[in-house]
Amino acid sequence: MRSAEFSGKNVSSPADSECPDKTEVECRQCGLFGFLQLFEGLRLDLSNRFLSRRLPVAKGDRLFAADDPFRGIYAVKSGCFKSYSVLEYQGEQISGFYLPGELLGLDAIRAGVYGYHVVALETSSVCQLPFSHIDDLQGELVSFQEQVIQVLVDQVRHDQRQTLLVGRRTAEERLGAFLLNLAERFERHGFSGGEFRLPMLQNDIANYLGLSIETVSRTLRAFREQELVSIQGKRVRILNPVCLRSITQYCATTHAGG
Amino acid sequence: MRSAEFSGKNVSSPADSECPDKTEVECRQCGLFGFLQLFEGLRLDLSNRFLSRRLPVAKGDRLFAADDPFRGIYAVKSGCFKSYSVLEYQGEQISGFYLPGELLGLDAIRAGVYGYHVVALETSSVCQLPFSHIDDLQGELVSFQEQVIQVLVDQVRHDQRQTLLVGRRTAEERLGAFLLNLAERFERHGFSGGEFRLPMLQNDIANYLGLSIETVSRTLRAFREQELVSIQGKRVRILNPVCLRSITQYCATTHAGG
DNA sequence: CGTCCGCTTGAAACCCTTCAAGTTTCGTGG
DNA sequence: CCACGAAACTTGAAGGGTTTCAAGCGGACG
Repeated sequence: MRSAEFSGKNVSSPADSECPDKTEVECRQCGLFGFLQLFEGLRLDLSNRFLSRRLPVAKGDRLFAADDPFRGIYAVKSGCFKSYSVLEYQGEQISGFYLPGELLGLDAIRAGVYGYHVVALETSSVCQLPFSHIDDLQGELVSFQEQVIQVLVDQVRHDQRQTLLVGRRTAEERLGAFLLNLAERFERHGFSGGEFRLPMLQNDIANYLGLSIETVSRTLRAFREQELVSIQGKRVRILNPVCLRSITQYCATTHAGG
Repeated sequence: MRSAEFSGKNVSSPADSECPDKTEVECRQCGLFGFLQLFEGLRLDLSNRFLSRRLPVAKGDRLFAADDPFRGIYAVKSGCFKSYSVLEYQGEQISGFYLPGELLGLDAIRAGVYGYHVVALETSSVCQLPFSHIDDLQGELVSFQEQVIQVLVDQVRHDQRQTLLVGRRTAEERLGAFLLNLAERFERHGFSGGEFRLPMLQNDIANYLGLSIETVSRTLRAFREQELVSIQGKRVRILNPVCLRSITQYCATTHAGG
């Protein structure tokens, strides 16, 4: 991975491969929206003075690294990111994926440094809310902090669900829960949950779920053969969510990125 | 990272062979201490007017249930708790353990209801900070909210580590990381990390880690035979943390209860 | 057009689970 | 204080799911 900041390739052209998906999350369905509303209510024109909109990030570029000084939070506008840590003899261990509309880095707010690496899995864009500029506000704005708390709570709940997800026994349970979780998150931010593009490699999925890539591949094939999902390339369609959910024992309650 | 080599033996009392452990966390090593300090600084005599100290909870008793209305946060004073959800066809799924000094329930602060069940694994006691009484304060006290944020951030970091832990492949990796994690948390709150009492059943450990109880038992025996740990009854001593850590690929960074 | 990378597929080895039974520990009541 | 029973833990053997090793396929990209 090159660690250039926002080297920025093509951002505007949505001609990915075949499907004219909606690729950008709308502002009102983004996790950052609560913050923006807040500032508008205070007649602070932050949206243009402080918020950096739609910064391009090329595939493979790093948004921030572990131990980088905290410089603000990010919202995924389009594309997808993964967060990971580097374990000494084990290489990278992926800890989460971040879809359009989801927030990144808020948990570095008090420590002052980010806790993990984040790179773009595909051509992406983000919006940045630089906290350094509004640190002074922080000290006074109760509602600002309430917003922070809200987001953090959502993240705690999500992370706890993730733990349960990954702790599942069989590959079918893990992968099924993973797909349903993705679907739910896409849907929450205004995209189709029934059909979407898998933004990450099977390699990443395997790493994240603690499985081998071969098992991921075979399990997806099993799902396809049972007509639970249809998969063409990176295009995924959930055909039988009910059955998939019962295999998975998945109960929806997730929030926020991870 | 500073690898804090489990600062050796007993922290205060020299008697160790049986059970006379130090059982209660000291206030200044408790996760609630930040809140208390806060109120003292404001000359609010909350410690006696609002804080309920050392409430006893019998083994098996429930501290709160999922969907109970939020009534405040708890700190474990002594003993141990587990949190769990009930999955439809799978029975209970344990999501975390809480040791003395660790906080419970803060993630219910915005939703207004708790998100999981919590029961005592042994005779325990808790301190309660009833938020209903200080809701009005909340709206004004920036430093109070900063404290809340701090705790939530800690929890996010912890939960993310948990996900990595449980996502590990082999039983050795999971169980090793689990033991090191316990040791680290005991130590953080002023107990011995090198030697402690396992507060939970092997059944609970198995459930939590996604293993069978037989595998837990066998893996512990393997650790014992390799002289990585010594186990007598529920008494655990970490004999070779370095080796255990290398087996486990465990890197310490955890916070908070879970 | 060829190479690289991601994905698929097969077969063998391994680890974990399951089933079953035995042993130890602990709590309760006599 | 001891005895009994239940619960927790241990141990063995068989079966199954996952990993690993190995090879082949196919699309992306220069």
